[in-house]
Amino acid sequence: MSVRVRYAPSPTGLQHIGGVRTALFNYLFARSMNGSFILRLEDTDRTRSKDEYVQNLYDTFKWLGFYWDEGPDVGGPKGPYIQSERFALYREYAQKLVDMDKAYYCFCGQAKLDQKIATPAAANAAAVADVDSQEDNAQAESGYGYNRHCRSIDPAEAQRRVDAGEPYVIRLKIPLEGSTKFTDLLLGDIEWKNADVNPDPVLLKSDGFPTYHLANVVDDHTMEITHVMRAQEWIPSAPLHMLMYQAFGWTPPKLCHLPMVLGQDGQKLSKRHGATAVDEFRKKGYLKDALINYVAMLGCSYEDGRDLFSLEDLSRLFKIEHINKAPAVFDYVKLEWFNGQYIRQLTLEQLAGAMTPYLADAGLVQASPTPIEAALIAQAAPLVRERLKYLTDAPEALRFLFAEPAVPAVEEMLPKKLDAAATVRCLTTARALLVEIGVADHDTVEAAFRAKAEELGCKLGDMLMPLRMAVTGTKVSPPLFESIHALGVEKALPRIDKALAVLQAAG
RNA sequence: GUCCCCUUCGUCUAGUGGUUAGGACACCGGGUUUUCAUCCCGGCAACAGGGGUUCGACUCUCCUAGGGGAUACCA
Repeated sequence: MSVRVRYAPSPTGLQHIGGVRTALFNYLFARSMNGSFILRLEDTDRTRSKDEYVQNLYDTFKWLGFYWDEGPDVGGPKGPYIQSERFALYREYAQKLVDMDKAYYCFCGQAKLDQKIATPAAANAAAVADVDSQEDNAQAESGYGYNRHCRSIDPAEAQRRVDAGEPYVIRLKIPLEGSTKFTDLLLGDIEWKNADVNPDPVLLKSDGFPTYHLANVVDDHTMEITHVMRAQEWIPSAPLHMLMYQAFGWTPPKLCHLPMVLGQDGQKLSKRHGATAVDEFRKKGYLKDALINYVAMLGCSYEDGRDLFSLEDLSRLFKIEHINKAPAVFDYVKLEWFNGQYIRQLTLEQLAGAMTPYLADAGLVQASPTPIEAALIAQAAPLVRERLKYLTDAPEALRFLFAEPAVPAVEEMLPKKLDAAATVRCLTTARALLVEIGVADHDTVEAAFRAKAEELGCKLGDMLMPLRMAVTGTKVSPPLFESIHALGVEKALPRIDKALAVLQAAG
């Protein structure tokens, strides 16, 4: 049987690193096994699910270059792939479980359940404060979870109350005794005492929508999913899902719980660790290949001794056995290195294209660059390819090409140990050389500058730094002659003259 | 609290009984250089602790400690 895996996000927020990691591993597994990768939208939380998040999901994966074989937008034989469009299915299956005495109606309202806070201290306080409700407190004796109050209601009686229109949920009957075992592809055998499983979780909510557990199991089965790869935070609900497969009499898919991705402080990765929404990485000038490469290597290895892998490489080399069990810390510094690597791998044309939106955002060029701007960008690409860590660094590095820099202050132009008068001599000489031989041939200009510097008794850098300040307005710039070449000598000269004027005034 | 999972340099990892424990990022030196980068060379740095098993444990096992996760009508 061919492999079928799915990424089943809930559109309740922007796609983040954790989700992409899960999607990526599923994707790579499917591709490496020549199987199918399926996208399914788990939008059963009707208060938190939003269309904009669905759009963000599509945008994100389009940017990353993932494709799915079956999904809401591309269709497929097991659709629909949006859970809200499968509404009737879940009630039907929940009902089956009730009919088989594997699940039951529960009439404990939300208010009663609100008393079960997640800490025993708070729960006890609530119980003490409200003596009247003690008998009927929906809290389990252990202090956690539902107390199975409605489990003992006679089915016929329950049916009458349902028919009478009383609000209800459907809960799974977790066996009181025994244990549930499953084999995780990564972690091996895991066994849970049924007493430790979430006591009788809700399957069908009072609004008629399924909970994650029901929808997930029903869909994975009906969509013939063969492998479920998800984050380790799901381990505690695995036995519950196994119990459901057992109740239905279905063969469960193979489970593989992926290690978590943590922030620098060792906690689950979240917004306070910095950018976590994928969209944010894009806006901050990361390349998708760098992000994919880096994320793929979090908690997994491919070929020893190699660092750079394309999506295709990863798809070919991925092996479940190479996934680590331990959680991995997300390291922005290492990701930065990957980003630099990928920027340097871009062709000049690709880099020019990639930088353009960022230059436009900075107001340096039109959103659709004019031919002149486009030519300038093309000339700029080789100047910065070795220098960018992020695409967002491009505007600052290239501003002098597109906008007139401020005339530098005197002290910014003075090389170490040189006064204003000496600097004027350097800059004047430099100007003359530029006029005389131009910058078309960088080696020739450089040789000329070198010779002249020696003649003047100063260092090459002493001649170049004032020139750099005058032309680019900054102490740090791409190689000067190339920069002036891209800018055009005729545009550089007035800048030099302004700088000279300032220096002469000071000298 | 309870249950579950995890543990090799600061970080990501290789390693599947016998290795000088390898690589990458970061960091620290040095070189190239026109500033900044890139690039090249070198260095620092780890098997959480304690019992077993074994001729021999980073590798197998147990315990402890530490970390993480879960304990919803959210996924």
